[in-house]
Amino acid sequence: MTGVVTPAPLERAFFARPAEQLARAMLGTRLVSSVGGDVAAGRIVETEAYVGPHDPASHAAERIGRTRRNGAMFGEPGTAYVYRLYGHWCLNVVSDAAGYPAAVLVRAIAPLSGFPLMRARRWPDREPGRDRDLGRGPGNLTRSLGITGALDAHPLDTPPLWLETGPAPDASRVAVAPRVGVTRAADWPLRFFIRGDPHVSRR
DNA sequence: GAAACGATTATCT
DNA sequence: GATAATCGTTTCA
Repeated sequence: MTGVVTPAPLERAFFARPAEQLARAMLGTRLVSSVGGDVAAGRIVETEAYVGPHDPASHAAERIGRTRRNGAMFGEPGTAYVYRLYGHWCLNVVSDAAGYPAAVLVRAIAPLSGFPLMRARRWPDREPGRDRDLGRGPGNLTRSLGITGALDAHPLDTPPLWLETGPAPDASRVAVAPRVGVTRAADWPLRFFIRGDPHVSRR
């Protein structure tokens, strides 16, 4: 039996490394939510790294420093940084070391379980759309999983939101590209995604 | 207090 | 592809 990975919670040491490395390592892992009591989960297929104070695109860039919003980025690796953007929630996983602001933005997941629940959260006021759109984009996946600012600074080895091991993508399938939507450091290649996966966001 | 600013998304053409 | 809607945080007066 090869290729089968029994899901297990990711340990804190997994997150204690530079964001650029963590962003790549998080591809293929499982993001599980039990928000509201029922479980929904997806496989991470797209991430972006915000690597530290020297990263001008980071919310914790040197010129900004620590603020009310970005405080969670200075916390322990393996905790969540959740913030609001254009009316949507975005989920980051804090990386590196406590006190050093760096994080990985989860941009897309491939839904694995809890489909009815995710559809209901994603399209509460209309007929459900395509399942491929449940986890496509940072604002969409948080909506489908019920992730809100209440989970800011939440440790990601504990309900109602945690990460588990999952099958790593073949190295030849991992693509690297500039980050989406950033205006500063627009050419830094810190976006990682599984090439060809239909759940990866566009631009 | 007021205004500008996004690590976005949906809905057009 | 272009544009409107989105809303808390941040910044400035």
